[in-house]
Amino acid sequence: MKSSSRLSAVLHALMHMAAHRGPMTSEVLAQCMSTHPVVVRRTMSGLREAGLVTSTKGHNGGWSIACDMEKTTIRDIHEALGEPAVYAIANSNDAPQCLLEQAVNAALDDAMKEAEALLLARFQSLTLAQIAGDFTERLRQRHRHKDH
Amino acid sequence: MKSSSRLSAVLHALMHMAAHRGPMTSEVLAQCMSTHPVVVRRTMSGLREAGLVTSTKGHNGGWSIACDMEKTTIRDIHEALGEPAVYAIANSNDAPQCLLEQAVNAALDDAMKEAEALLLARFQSLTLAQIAGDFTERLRQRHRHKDH
DNA sequence: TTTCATGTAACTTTATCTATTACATGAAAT
DNA sequence: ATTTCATGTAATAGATAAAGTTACATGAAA
Repeated sequence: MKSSSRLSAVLHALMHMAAHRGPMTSEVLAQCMSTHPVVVRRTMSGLREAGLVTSTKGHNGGWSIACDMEKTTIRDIHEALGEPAVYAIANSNDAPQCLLEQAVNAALDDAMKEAEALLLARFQSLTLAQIAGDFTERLRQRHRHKDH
Repeated sequence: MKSSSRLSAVLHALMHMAAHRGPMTSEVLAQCMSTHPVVVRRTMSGLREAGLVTSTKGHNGGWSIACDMEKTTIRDIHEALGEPAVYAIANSNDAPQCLLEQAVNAALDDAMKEAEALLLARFQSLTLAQIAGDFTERLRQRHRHKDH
């Protein structure tokens, strides 16, 4: 399976944008995320449509955060990305005739839906501000280390 | 994302094997699962190594269940398949230097590990016998429909 | 000894995510 | 005005992983 890292990448970009005064260009963000500027634009376009970020052209242009870090959750970001599939596991057939396969699918779906609901609930309870707070905590830890 | 359907396919095969007296060939199983016999062998080899099924060559050869349906869980099957990745979502970088990215990864990992633990716990609480039981229930339902 | 069926390596196909190129649009600086 | 900077987006290429296929070896039963 090939897994997507868009959610992780976008969150990383948002953290940099939050820690930076003024817009950041796709090129700079792409360097942070070791990817291509066009990939940044493509990925961020979903967030722009959702009103979570803004982009401006020309000199001093680039990307800026346009949402409340305290209120915006990981789930909001996930939705803005188009709610990509969470699981790498899927049924081999979505509407099987075979009753045996139906029973298998029902059992798997049950378990997976429950786990997905938990994951989305956790995403919903986690704000950008909390992640930023964890960052400052890590910064403190690092400085404490250096001092001794 | 391209999701793997091996778990679903293998469970479907096991249900057919349980409902069938005597070994089933890879070719017949492949037809049930609309796939290729070699894919069946490849996929089932993990289960054979785990002792969950046996395979015999030659005339009247094929695959047979070798485990207790009451005691074998979906999680056992998942493990026998090599515990393939559950998520289609991953961090873009597993050991980032950037503290911002570390904070993002930690937040995502937390939520995802918890959801994965729940999923695996559900898998562990679900036996092959339960799925087979659900099948007979569905069969009953279908017959009831026909009778009215 | 022939036939059937698995075991497995090697290769091909297919699907999907990511990267890149190319060009259009528009805003600021000169 | 025109140049420069930066995004917007379509189109194409590359990379990767799962599934499909081919080919041939192994071994058991008829």
